[in-house]
Amino acid sequence: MADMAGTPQIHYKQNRLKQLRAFCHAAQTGSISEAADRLYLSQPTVSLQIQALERELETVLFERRGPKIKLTPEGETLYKLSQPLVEGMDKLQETFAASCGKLESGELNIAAGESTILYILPEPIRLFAERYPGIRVKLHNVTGRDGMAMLRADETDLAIGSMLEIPDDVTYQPVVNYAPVLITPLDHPLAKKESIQLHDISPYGLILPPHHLSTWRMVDLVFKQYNANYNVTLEAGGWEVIKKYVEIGLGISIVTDVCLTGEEQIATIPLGEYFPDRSYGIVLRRGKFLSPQAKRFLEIVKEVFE
DNA sequence: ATCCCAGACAACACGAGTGC
DNA sequence: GCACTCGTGTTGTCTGGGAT
Repeated sequence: MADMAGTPQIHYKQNRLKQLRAFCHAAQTGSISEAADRLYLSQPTVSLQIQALERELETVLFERRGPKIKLTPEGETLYKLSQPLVEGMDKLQETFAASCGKLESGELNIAAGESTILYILPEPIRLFAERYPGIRVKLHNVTGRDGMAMLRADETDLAIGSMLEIPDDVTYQPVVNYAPVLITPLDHPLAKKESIQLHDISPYGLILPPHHLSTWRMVDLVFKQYNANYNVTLEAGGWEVIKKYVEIGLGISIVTDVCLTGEEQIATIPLGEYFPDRSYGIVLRRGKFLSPQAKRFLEIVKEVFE
């Protein structure tokens, strides 16, 4: 058969997809053994697949140092190129069904923090479940850091939440903004004041979410910026808990109005002058192959908050 | 010209053993 | 504990020859 001029011959027998799949899983897990477990293959098989890939591409994809492997810069490049291809192939059946207008099965994984799950997601999830009843939705209740780890390891289709700093390997699309609010018990001295300065808050004990979460960082940053002191007397997980404790007079707190229903027995004082609005949005890994389910869900999220 | 079948061969998978 | 090498069995693909 006449060879196409200048076109390198492609040997159909080479199973490039298997090699790339093994490579991508090894890159994600940082271990050939773990990649083999995920793929239901033996460790030598995955090792050989990667070696074959390295041989054919005439490069080294992993630094093998003792028990751990790490992507080389060339490996990073190949991972960025191949990951969407592998995922696209592995989800071909679902994508094909979706393209034919059928979106009856499959799974949608969403990572989000508790506040997002409680206040942002209920309506989008309700609509999604109504329109696509056959798709199983898995909500992963995680902190921001764990959500990022899940995104990077491809354990979730997308994450939704509030981001202060955006790493290079993800994209963040804000979809909704909420205003910062000081909440106090109804009979609190601050509840009666016309206007509040940051210094007015200093004498009172604050109830804040745990130290490692972004709210605390934000509060710390703003108080430092205005040279004001603050005093945290209680650390509590979750806005519902915080509201309850403010209600019974254990302290005051700074929240965003996303968590306020109007039913609470507390006073609310806007703090927009000092604290920025808090945006909630969609977090995706760059280059991620978006499943049809994820695409539909994002459409619904945008529809709800438009 | 097309289809079917059998033999040859390449690629792949695995377990066992070895080395770091 | 993890990755690599080696030996071996299995699977998939190609090819050539015979039948239709």
